[in-house]
Amino acid sequence: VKLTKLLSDGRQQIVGLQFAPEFIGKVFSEKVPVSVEAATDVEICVFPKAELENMLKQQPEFEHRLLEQTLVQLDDARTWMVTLGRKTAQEKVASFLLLLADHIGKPSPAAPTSIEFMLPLKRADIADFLGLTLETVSRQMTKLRKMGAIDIRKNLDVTVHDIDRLTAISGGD
Amino acid sequence: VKLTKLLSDGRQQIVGLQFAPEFIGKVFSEKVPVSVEAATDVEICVFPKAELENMLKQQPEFEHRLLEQTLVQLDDARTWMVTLGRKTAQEKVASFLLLLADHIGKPSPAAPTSIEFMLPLKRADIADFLGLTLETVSRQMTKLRKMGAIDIRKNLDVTVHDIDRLTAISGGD
DNA sequence: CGCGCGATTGAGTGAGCTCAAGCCTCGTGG
DNA sequence: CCACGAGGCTTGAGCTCACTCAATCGCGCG
Repeated sequence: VKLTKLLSDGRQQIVGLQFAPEFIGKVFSEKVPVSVEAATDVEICVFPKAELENMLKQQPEFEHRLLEQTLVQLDDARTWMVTLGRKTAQEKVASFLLLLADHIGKPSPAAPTSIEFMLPLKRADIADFLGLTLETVSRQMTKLRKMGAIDIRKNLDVTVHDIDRLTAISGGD
Repeated sequence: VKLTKLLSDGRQQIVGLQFAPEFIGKVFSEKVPVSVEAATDVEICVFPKAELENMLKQQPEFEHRLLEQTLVQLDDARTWMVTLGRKTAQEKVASFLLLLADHIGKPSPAAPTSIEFMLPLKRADIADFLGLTLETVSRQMTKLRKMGAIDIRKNLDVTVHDIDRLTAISGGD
């Protein structure tokens, strides 16, 4: 699920990605300051807002869990700020691929050290996530492919051959 | 107070600014993944971690407040991600000045519509906050000055003459 | 087959970076 | 009281990385 914000002139930035089974939405406030859009097919559990907030009040345990998730999201956001503000195009793309490998990557059936996953976003979305243009994303992807760091089939099926190599390219954390 | 993250090769990004009287630190986890540095003279209240976490467990009220502050920080972080990823140098600097005007600005004694404040950060820090170089920050500042949008005295005493004008320059939200 | 969407690739441009010089302000010491 | 030096800021010149504009390709689908 993509969380995006957009400027009045149409420029757009994806400010977060959420993967199952996280909580989406915001308690204790009317407006969510982002647009939420599914990137792939999703299954969603909907809770009535009033009821949910009641449950939170009665069961501190719930609120605690929610706080912890929010703290994780805050860390993620701040980590990504470094990527947006200080990394080169190549490092940004590598960081993005690592993020995906981390969340939805599975070991390749063929080679045990390789990690595979499907890109849930098209080039334009990746660009909005990385603060780049789609052309630059495309160029960096092919560059990584020619360097032998990754493999892409049918534009969306990615294999990372060497996570450490890609981490090095991504400019560390 | 500056919250900064840095890359292994020395590149640096300020991922948040906190103003009095906010809570700094992180509960329920050993490591804070950022460096914290005061930008101006500060007065800090320190709480023993264990005690604080106990209090949180016993008084859901506290945890609730903390959750709300964390949600605000998350919103701020995401808003800033748009600035980092999608705005031009000029817009970034304008956005930064608006942020300060919002948090530490006071109406000017002379002109009621103007807002004044002292820059708590030097150029290099502003650059790290905006994902720019200090030279670019400097150039944009002078450009804004020559456009008549702001006034700077002694390199750190800023007057914003017209908030709406600066907001327009900042590229909206 | 032809259309449309998405991705790739190329050529040229420009915003912001790098490197370097010069300036201002303030604190220090002769 | 002034000279000096250091830290921070500004300004300039040239360059580079990523953007813009545009053509082409590839694939899936009607």
